[in-house]
Formats: sequence, structure tokens, C-alpha cells
Amino acid sequence: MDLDMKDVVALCKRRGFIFPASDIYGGINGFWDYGPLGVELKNNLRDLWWKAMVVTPPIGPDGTPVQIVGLDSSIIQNPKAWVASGHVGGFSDPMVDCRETKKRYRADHLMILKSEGDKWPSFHEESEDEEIEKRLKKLNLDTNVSNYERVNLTDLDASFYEKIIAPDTKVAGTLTEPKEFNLMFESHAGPIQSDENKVYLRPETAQGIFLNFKNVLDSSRVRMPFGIAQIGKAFRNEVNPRNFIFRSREFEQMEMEWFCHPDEVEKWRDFWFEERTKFWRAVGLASDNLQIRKHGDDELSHYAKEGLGTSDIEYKFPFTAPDFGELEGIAHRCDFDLTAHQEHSGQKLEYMDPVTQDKYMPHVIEPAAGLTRGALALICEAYTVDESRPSGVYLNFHPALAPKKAAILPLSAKEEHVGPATKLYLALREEFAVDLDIKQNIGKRYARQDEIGTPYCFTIDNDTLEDGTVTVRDRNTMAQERISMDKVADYLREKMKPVSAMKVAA
RNA sequence: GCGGGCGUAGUUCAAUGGUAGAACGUCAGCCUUCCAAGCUGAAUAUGCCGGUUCGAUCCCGGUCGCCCGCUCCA
Repeated sequence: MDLDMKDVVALCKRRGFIFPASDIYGGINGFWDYGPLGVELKNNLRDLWWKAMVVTPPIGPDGTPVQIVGLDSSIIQNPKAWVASGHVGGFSDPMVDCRETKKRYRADHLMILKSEGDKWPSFHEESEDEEIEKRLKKLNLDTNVSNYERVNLTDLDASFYEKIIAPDTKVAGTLTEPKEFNLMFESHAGPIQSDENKVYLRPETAQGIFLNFKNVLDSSRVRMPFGIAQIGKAFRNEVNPRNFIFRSREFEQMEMEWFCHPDEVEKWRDFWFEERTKFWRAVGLASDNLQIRKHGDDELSHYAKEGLGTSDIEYKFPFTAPDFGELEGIAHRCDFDLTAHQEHSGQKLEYMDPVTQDKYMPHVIEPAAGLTRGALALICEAYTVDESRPSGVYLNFHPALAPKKAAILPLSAKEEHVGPATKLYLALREEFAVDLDIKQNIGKRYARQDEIGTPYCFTIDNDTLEDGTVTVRDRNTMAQERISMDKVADYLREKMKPVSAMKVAA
């Protein structure tokens, strides 16, 4: 089905899921606020992840539960941490613009064919020899590639730029000098701004985990292999925030660093990949819109260049379709981070196995998921057009994810209906996020609940007063059945179960 | 960052160089014993700044934001 993102965005605003940040000031590019229902949805996803990781971690390949502990580290850390992690040096891209074509290139992706002459053509570094020769011919230059010296643009002094012919033009000297695009948010710790107290807002939550590896090991009685999990905000100065909340400058991550012996990485990589896929299916992304994909070598991060690489769990968002967008990456970070922090901090971070006396630097398998991206995927997946019902659309959330689990609706606003309804509401809200809605006719109230994805409505009518039963109205089928009022909590509890057991809903 | 498009109630849309109208939503009242978002009423808008003009939501410039394409996405 062709889902128009415009409709999704409009519903999100209209019903209080997601608003533009600073809306009354005209918004701010790359930032979004989560409204009353959005925060419930996001919290539900967050809590389920925390439960799946920290509270009830999965049974490992050996039949016993794996060991994972939680952490909530500071967003701002000692800036040296980001030097060590490679973000200060590597998390910025040198970019050049072509004045002629207005195109922009990453300087480190441009390859120059240097020669004795004064015209040096440039190409994308992956260009095939065939297309290079073709273009050389067009430019009336020597077509023998071996007569040139291949140089990366970043290795050339800017004084040579006047000789360079940009990749999409015919004249030389149109490239600007490289500009740094630093993707790290900077701030200052302390009221005086100077280079002395410059700090960075974390671009990933993972580093806080590595920085606390030793603290956790020394305080928590964990033994290899084990994991440390963390959920929190991260910040990146994206060049071009796009696609609603998909690529924003402030977002939320759910990351788990799994520390293990280097010889066991393959086993754990496969294990976590399977577990994480199961998770996304269980929370409701069970359709063909979910796919898994292994990264190509050319797109690997600085920390994953060695080892087993990275695999993504991806979702087919309306704006990426027919392609997919990343939801979670499962990376083998090797021992890159711990080794780097050991070098830079001077602290020993190796693990000494208490049984075998084996000393080694642990390797890391990292399932890193986007919480905010996950919430967006849930909304897109749930959005269901149904012309036959008054609302025209409903959100098909799994009950465990729905912002409201149920609405309690007295059929009329008379006291004999409102009384028992209020009583039921007060009892249920102790355990579930529920709404009590008294005003307006029943059809209108059902429609409203459909639109915010409330899976069940419990209606109190005259029969309730006689036999103590209420009507359950199912969101997806609109079918009704009567159940005893004192069974309502059990009923809801039962409906939540599949997801907490990490099972795909029927 | 470039190119193109766009910016009117919460949402989706109208209209106009002379100060804005609808539908739905929201709120209030009524009606309703299960899909009747029914009836009555109310509140709510020209993104922001500047220019031209007697007068600008409309024309012009800037800015901010959104969408599409490119670029980018450790």
C-alpha cells in the first residue's frame, strides 16, 4: 500500500504524537518534540527494550540466561574520550564545492590524476578505469591512465586547486578549498567560553559504556561474556536533517555493548542478530517491511573496518520505499574502543579471566538501535487506512506498544453508567495506561480511540448494572463481546503477553 | 550546502491589493442503550522581519520551516 508520509505527519501532530520542536517560533531544523501520546509510545518501546536486555535477558546458546547490566552515563564526557574514540578526528568530513556545477563532494572521496601538465582531472575514487579513460578522451587529455599519478584530494596543497578539473565539469579551478563539516555538537563546560573548556555532546551512547567498562567490572560481579546496556539521547550535526524524525540532530539510542572473548565473536554476533530481529518482529514489525542487510566493506565505520563487519535491521519507511532505512546496526567493534581508551587514558582495560588466568582485550558485539527511529517505524507500520470506518484510519499498534491500552466508555453520560465506569477506570489505571471518556456519542468515541491506536474499548451499559458485564470492542475487527467486569484486568494482561515473551503476535 | 516546490485555524483545503471562508477536529450544551465524529453553539489562522503602497495574507527582498531531487549519512 502506498502510505503518504504527509498523512502520517499530520496525524502525529493532530493527535499529539510528534510536534515540530519550537513550533510557535517556526520550528528548528532537525529537532522534534514528543507529545502526550508520542512519549507513551516511545516509553513503551524503551521499556520493552530494557526488559528484553536488562531485566529478562535472553537465554544464551549454552541454555543459561546471559548477563547484562544497565548504565546511564553522562551526555558530556571528558573531551579526551572523543579524541580516543576517533570521533573528533574522524567524525568530520572535509567537503569541497564546485563553483561551476554547484555540486558538493567529500574531499577524501576525490581522486586526482596528477601529471606534468596544468590540467588535473578529478574523479570519484571508485570510478572504473573505463569511465576514466572515456572522460580523459572527452577532455582531450592523455588517455593512458598509467601516465598519471593518483593522489587523494586531501593530500594536495590548496595551491594546486587551480589545476584541478572537478568531476562534473570541463574547466579547471572550480573547486573551493575544503571545509570541515564537523558532525559533533560542541559546547562549553563552565560559564566562560574558551578552547580550554570545550566539550562535546555525545554522538553515540556507546562510549559512555566503554568509559565505564572497568567501573562496572569492579562493582557488579559480572564475568565475561556480559553486556552493558544504555538508553539515551545522542546528538549529531547532520548535514541535512530529513524525513520527519528519521534523521534528526537530537535522537535517542538503545545500545548494548556485548563484551566477549575474541574467539567467540562469531557465535555472539549470530546470537544477537537473531535476538534483535526477534525483538523488532515481536513489537509489531512482522511484515515484509523489515529486512536484514550486511554492510558492504566501503560503508563500514572506523571501528568496524576489521572483524566481522556490521549488519543492519532495516525498515521500509514510506520515504525510503522501495528501499529500506536503518533501524538497528549490529556491529563487531572488535577491541577498537577499549584499546583506544586504554592507550589514551593510561588505564589498563584488559580482562583477566579468573578461572583460566587468560588475559585479553575483550571484543565487542554491539546491537545499536534507534529508539526514535523505532517509534517512527511503529507508527508507519500501524497506520492503516480503512474507508469503511468513521475515522477513515486506525493505528494498529500491538497492545503492549499502544499509548493507551484501553478506553473505558460509559454508554451514556448518566450517573448509573458513569459511576461503574469510573470505578473500573480507577482500578485499571493502577496497572495500565487507560482513558476514561464520557463525553459525546459512542461512535465518536470509538473513532477517536481508533485514531490513536487504542486496542480495546470497554463499554458500560444497562446490562452492566444487572449482570456485571461490559462490552469489549476490538479496534481491528470492531467486533464486540461481553466479559465480566472483574475479568477486564486479566483480559488486558493476557493481550500484553506475546510481546513480553518476545513472541510475534498472532 | 545546491536546485526546485511550498508556507492561510489543530488538520485538510478555499478566497482576495480594501483586514479571511468551509469541512473535519477541539470545547460547551442537547440528543443518543454500541460505530450517529448526529443537532445547536463557541473559540481558533494568513510562519517571522523588512520594502513598495493610502492600504499587503496577496507584489518584492530577506529569514525561518516543510516537501522533492542532488549531496551527505563516522
